[in-house]
Amino acid sequence: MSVNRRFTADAGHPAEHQGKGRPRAFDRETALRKALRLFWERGYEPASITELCEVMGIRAPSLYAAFGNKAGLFLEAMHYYEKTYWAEVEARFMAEPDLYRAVADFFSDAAKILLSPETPCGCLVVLAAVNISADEREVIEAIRKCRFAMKSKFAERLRLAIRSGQIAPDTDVPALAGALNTFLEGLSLQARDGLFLSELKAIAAHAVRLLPERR
Amino acid sequence: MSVNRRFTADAGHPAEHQGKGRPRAFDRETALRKALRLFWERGYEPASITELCEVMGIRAPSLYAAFGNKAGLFLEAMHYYEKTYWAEVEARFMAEPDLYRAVADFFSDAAKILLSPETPCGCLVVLAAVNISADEREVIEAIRKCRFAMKSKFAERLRLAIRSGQIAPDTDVPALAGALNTFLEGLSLQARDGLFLSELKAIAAHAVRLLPERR
DNA sequence: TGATATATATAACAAGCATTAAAAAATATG
DNA sequence: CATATTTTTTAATGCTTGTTATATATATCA
Repeated sequence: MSVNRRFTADAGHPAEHQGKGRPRAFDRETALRKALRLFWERGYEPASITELCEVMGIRAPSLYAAFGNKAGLFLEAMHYYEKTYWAEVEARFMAEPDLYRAVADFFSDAAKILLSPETPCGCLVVLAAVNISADEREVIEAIRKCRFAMKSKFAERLRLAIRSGQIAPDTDVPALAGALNTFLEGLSLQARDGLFLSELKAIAAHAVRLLPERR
Repeated sequence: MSVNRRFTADAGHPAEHQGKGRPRAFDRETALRKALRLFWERGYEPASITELCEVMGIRAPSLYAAFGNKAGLFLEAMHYYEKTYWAEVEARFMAEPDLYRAVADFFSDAAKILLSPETPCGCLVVLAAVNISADEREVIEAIRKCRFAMKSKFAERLRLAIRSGQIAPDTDVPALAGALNTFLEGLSLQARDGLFLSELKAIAAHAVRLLPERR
């Protein structure tokens, strides 16, 4: 199943179409946001095309014409998710000069995102494809890359801290980045399990403890 | 959907049946182990009755007669899983007098279980019902209780350590237990993501860092 | 206006899902 | 041997899944 991208790359322009045929009757980005929310709540496979169509307010052929297929819709929703909910927080994490403050702030922000009252609980990238069928290769691989990218960001930030002398040069960067990533992904499961924000924040505050002692 | 338990409580006796009718043609525990393995690999919902029947070597009516329904089969498989793979490790965790050694040993053992070459990756209890449909109440609740029990064990062990003076009495036990649990559940996701055992162990070794400094 | 191009709605597709009704087979007890 | 009881097999149930063929509606371009 490969993603069909015959739609013109509108890239968020106000007048996104202006071709020859009948104009699209729905707003593509609004529909995408609705789809994102359902994928976020249910996960990739349990979110059925039928229910996606309902929340998007369109019929199946419109969905397929605009997004290719279910996998294509999900992947676009996932990129929209990343950009909308994590891009800024990650940027701040990389920019904050003090490693300990960067980690503390990042996990505090993460707890807020994972339990925002306006959105579903937990992280789409961590949770949406946990028990996905093995033949959804495209979706599996894309999500895995996304998770791997987060771990790489942790590693990059740690190497930065080594260069600035905040942690020892012989720090096991892959293992420590892996530990931070493990803790972050674990937080998504906790968020799904119905914890209060106060509880999740108290837990998230332990992330800095994973770092070596300040020197 | 409630679990039908009309089978006699055999409790592992060698001659488990000896009633009046036609004797069962398959070994119940062997079939249960096969079912467990499939639930473990695929998760609760993606493991279909059809495939369960295939790996168990029986037909659907036999499955329903012996285990009630899919939920009943899963719950029994889950209890078998806990008893078989985690009971001992948890017992050692509670028995080891030194908290730091207890946590280090537990997470080292956990890494081994989560990436054992003989079994599927990750923990059944953590992963099997992540994106489960909301109307599977019985399964959802049973699994949640199981996860909650692990967090309670962490809390209990921490209170023990307070009583023996190994950590400060004003330690935030719920938050620290939550953090350990978060890290443990995160390890299951890492195990599923294809890490090597050496990598997972290096990550798991960071769990002790979550504890307050030794006094 | 007529040709072309795109989007829409309706309805269908085959395949898979959990579960069970009915009949046949195998055992124990009277 | 006859009857009661349980398991097994076969086959079907009604429902949901992702996807698409067909026909119709609505726009632009010549």
